[in-house]
Amino acid sequence: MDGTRQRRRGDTRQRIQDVALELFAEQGYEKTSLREIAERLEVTKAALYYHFKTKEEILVSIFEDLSRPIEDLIEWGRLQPHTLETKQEIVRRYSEALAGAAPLFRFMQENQATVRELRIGGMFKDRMLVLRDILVAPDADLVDQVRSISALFTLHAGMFVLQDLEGDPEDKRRAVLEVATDLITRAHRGAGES
Amino acid sequence: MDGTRQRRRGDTRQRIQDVALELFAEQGYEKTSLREIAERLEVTKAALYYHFKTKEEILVSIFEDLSRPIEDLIEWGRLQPHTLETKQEIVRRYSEALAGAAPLFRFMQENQATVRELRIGGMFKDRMLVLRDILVAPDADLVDQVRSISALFTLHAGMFVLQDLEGDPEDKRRAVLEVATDLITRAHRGAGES
Amino acid sequence: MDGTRQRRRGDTRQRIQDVALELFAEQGYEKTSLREIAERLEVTKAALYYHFKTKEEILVSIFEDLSRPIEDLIEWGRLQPHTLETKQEIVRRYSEALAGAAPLFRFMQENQATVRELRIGGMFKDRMLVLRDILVAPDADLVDQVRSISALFTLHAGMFVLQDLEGDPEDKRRAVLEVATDLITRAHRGAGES
Amino acid sequence: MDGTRQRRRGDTRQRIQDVALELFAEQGYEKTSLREIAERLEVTKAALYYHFKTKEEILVSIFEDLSRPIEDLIEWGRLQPHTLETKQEIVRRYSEALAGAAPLFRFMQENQATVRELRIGGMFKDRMLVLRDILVAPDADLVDQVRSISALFTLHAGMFVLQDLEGDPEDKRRAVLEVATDLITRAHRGAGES
DNA sequence: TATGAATGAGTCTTCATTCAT
DNA sequence: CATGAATGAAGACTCATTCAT
Repeated sequence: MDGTRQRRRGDTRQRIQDVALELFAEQGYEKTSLREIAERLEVTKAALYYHFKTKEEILVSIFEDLSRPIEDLIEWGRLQPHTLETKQEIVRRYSEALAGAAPLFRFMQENQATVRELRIGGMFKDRMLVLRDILVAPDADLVDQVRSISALFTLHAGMFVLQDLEGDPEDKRRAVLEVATDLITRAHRGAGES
Repeated sequence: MDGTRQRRRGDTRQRIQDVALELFAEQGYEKTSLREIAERLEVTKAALYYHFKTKEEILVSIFEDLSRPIEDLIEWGRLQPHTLETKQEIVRRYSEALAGAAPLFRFMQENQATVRELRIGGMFKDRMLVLRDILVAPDADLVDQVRSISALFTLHAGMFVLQDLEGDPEDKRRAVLEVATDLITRAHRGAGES
Repeated sequence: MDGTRQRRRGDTRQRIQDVALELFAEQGYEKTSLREIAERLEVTKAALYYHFKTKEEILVSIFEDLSRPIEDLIEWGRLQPHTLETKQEIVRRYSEALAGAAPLFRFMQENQATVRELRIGGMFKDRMLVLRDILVAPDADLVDQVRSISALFTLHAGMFVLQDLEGDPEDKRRAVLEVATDLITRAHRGAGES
Repeated sequence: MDGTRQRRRGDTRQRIQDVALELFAEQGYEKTSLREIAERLEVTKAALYYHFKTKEEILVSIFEDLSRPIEDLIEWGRLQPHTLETKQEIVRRYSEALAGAAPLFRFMQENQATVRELRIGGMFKDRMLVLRDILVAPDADLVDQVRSISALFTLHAGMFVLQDLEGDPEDKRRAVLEVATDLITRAHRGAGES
């Protein structure tokens, strides 16, 4: 009834994830301490351990919750014929999915060294490999393979580095998407040949 | 004459930089402790402090030493007319420069969150902005701007992510270069319009 | 019932302060390490950090707790008319207050260089200045000003240096008090003139 | 010929003492590192070790050099009859001697805890005891003993604490001297009796 | 008369984690 | 559903000192 503390009963787990992601994305995983997270939430460190077994677990849970749409997308993509239209559709939906969980992917992008050693490192890498295999035929020209991978990077990095640029975020996202789609399309057609 | 300890007199500073870069690139900056670096070199931690004032200073000195060619390239590029040929030349030479200091740039790529808080974060960002301004006219179509930036990412990320792919590294580098050059060329011509 | 470890639950903070003050007074602030304090208490260094944020904070907390009576005295003195009787009363009560927190003031006396750089240095100095302004009119004869200040020193130093002298401590304190009172009285009357 | 570096040949030892005393007095003994001293002199730490065996030795040598006049004074005083005139003379000359080596005695005053553990601690204390025995008869009234000791403190502390007070330093020294002389005189006459 | 290079012991401090209550 | 109190391991860094040159 007073709104702040009482009403939150039960959503502490969620609040931990929110604050943790915010800090992880801002400062990096290693530089964010549990003390800091706890302080922001005005609970004790021990409370975090009631909800999560380890620091890494907090991150894993965030990753699992927030990257579900991407997992679904990849699952879907796997079952489609690998036509150009499918690829374009995947890129389009991938772009949306990234935008929907921007802080998480900013974090993944900026903490690769850390993430690599963590459980989510493996999970993420596996997904990327599946995605790559959908987007590019393994027997394709090397240049076209690079083009496909480049499309993926463009999507990933695009959102964060473009923050510096002025302009409407949604405009920028669409520009990024266009470039990625273009790359995928050229890769599909074998532009490397021309 | 016994080669290990005696001969090394005087090159300790260099050896520190080498080992540090190796470990920083492998495990990340924060996860690499000075103890670890010292142990690998079979010296004490205090010896590191004889040669460098802080942990960060070690990194800064590596960055300064290894990224000199890139600084020179950017300096050169600034003075050229911003023609398509210049841009292509810059991309070509940038690709070479990155390959020449691969571990450093792998480190920069994979530790962005950390690097951002460090002195080299600012230095690096400034350089990238200059490079961007050379490669893309500020009044260009948004899509073409993205294309230019995408070219840069492709070069940066290309080298590391492509390690997974089988094939000759030099072949891969050339493939990456081709894609980047293609992106830059299309950006220059205003492909976004067509 | 076993008295040592169990019964102490909850008074760790106090025990830290006690041991710390003892060691600070004995060996000085810089020469007393947190390791030493922790060892005496049979806890880990980290336990100290649960109760206090820094080494300095331990000292500050001791100072605040133990010098409260003096703060109160000064506060009281400020509101009194600056008559001879007031001054004598202040000196008397000050002497008692010092005796009540002897180890702290011994520490302050013997670690002036250190204390000056610490937070309590400023606090203490401010108090002394207020006290001085109560005890001596700012327009007084220079010699009388010195007399007042000398009274203060006599009280401060008296207790520690006189430890060497044989005799009952309470007798010595009263002797010191008499000399200080004498100085204050002569300063008040303008003995410097005669 | 160029005056700074060349001419200094041979007086490095002296320069070390000067800089060391300055820093010791300013920051305290423990907080002053040999690195700091060396840097100010633009020599290496190792150079300090050419001239002095240890850090403590630097301090000892300073003490011995600068407190010679006081040692002489005490030696002289010992041989005089302990008349009032002698005592007054000693106080007068002691005041001068202190003023002549002010930084050293400021240091002694502000680093008592440190000094106590050092070699000079014992030396200094011994001298003080001799001085005390000259100034006050061991069978004197307790209050008069305090008065004598208070005179000494007044001289010691006077110079440093009075720095805050406005006014000509020489004036202040004379005021301090007057108070000290007064105390000694009253102690001699047995003012405690009256 | 110094220096360059290094060491060993120690400093304060932070961290993720635990567990009885 | 959480806290208070604590730990063990480790972190970056500083210091006085040494010694071959």
